[in-house]
Amino acid sequence: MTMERKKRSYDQQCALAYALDVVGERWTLLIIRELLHGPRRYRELLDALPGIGTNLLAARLASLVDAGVLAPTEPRRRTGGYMLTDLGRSLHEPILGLSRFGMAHTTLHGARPGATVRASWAVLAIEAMVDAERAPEVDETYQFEVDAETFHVQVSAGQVEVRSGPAVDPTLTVRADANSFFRVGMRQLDPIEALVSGAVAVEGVPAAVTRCLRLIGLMNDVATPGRSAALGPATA
Amino acid sequence: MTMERKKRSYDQQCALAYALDVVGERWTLLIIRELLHGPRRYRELLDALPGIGTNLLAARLASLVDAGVLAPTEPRRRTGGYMLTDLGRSLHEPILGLSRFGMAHTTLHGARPGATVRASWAVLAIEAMVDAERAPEVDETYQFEVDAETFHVQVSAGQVEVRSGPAVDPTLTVRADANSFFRVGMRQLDPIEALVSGAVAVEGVPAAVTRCLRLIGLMNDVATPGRSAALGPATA
DNA sequence: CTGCATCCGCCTCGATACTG
DNA sequence: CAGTATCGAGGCGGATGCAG
Repeated sequence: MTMERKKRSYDQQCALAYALDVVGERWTLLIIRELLHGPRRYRELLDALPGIGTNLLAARLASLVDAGVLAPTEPRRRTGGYMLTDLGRSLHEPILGLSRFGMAHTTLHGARPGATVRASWAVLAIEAMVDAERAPEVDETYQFEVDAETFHVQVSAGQVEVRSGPAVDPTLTVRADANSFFRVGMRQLDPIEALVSGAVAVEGVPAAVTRCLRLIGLMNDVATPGRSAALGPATA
Repeated sequence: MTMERKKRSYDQQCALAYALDVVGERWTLLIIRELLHGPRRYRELLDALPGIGTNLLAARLASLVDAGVLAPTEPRRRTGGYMLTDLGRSLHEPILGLSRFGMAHTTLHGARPGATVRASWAVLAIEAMVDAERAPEVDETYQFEVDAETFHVQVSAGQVEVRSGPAVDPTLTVRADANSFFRVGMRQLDPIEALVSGAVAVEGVPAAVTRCLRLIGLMNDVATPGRSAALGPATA
């Protein structure tokens, strides 16, 4: 028999309150983040969320399955795990929006020094940074290799798509360790400096670098000779 | 002297985790929701958030001011309260996205029966429902009067804006009590039925009703004569 | 009266141990 | 591997106190 579990609720007839009743508790949105780019097993989720505790993960998963946000993949498979439902995938955009806020906040204030870094976060970061409005006219693909993680951004007819895995024929390949990658994203490491110091390596069509930087918002404008917005003294 | 307060953190170099470190705790996003449409006093926030507890509200406000999400308005004014900063306003879109998720979830599952209803939530609901892609060709304004709250949606050259307060010359005026309004929004009360029963009253240009319903996603398509998408048996 | 701080009971959370 | 059981610590909710 299903135990009668009382859930804490805001008890407001408000769409946001209803959403937070489902995904507002601690760890919940991070679990969904892990599932955004494919199904994951219980153990993988535990490893990706240091500090969550096994009971809490189990409780969250059960609650989210119950809410229709995610579902077990093939109950009888031993390879089974959890995947997002259509409803769960509708959280993709709000998560990207929150990520943009997180980046903006971290740009203003500092980043936590001892925080654990995972290359798989980089996909989300790029998704959040990409502004389709600034997509270049030309169709091209930028591949990123952050630690062992590989993904790419494909621009095609003004449409921008971010996918995990390698690209077929990337215009550009960007290699970086996860730490440097995030420091560039948080505007705490200038992309040009990162290139010079070797923390970030780029390979491919040189002219595409500017277009890529513009697409992900790291270059404010088409660089006018003599004054680049990306160049400047380190912010105190 | 400011007491040394330890904040619980996810400790991940991830934009989403950083965001949730700031706005992920209980009540925080609801506080920001209250401030989305103008500054509010401490007492107003307390009244708008039943169950929060005075100490927690004070702690959240201090934490958010510290994070640069909101700021006190005119410290020396007795009318002073709290308002969003630019950084705080950047949470508008993610909040709308979460609201859309909340509406979708509540559409599938039930709504909480005894939940408190406030007309001011209606503005957010309309904002979340509006899809600028479906804006009509004509420029017109739809005014909503939900309980004592009045706001309007203005369509101008394909741009859609939701503002509080009355419109100058609304094409349409929709009147409803808050409960019926939300039941329609959550797809638990058919808009046509609501009109017939009198729970929702409409006044103005009749042809604008269809365009308004399409704009806020309550009518799937341009109604073809003889078969309206909004008409149908109650979903079991 | 508003804007908080303090105290207390309870529930959630985090960590470990344990089971199929 | 995939959870369940247990327990201490801390965040939360409610009542009350207090200063401006």
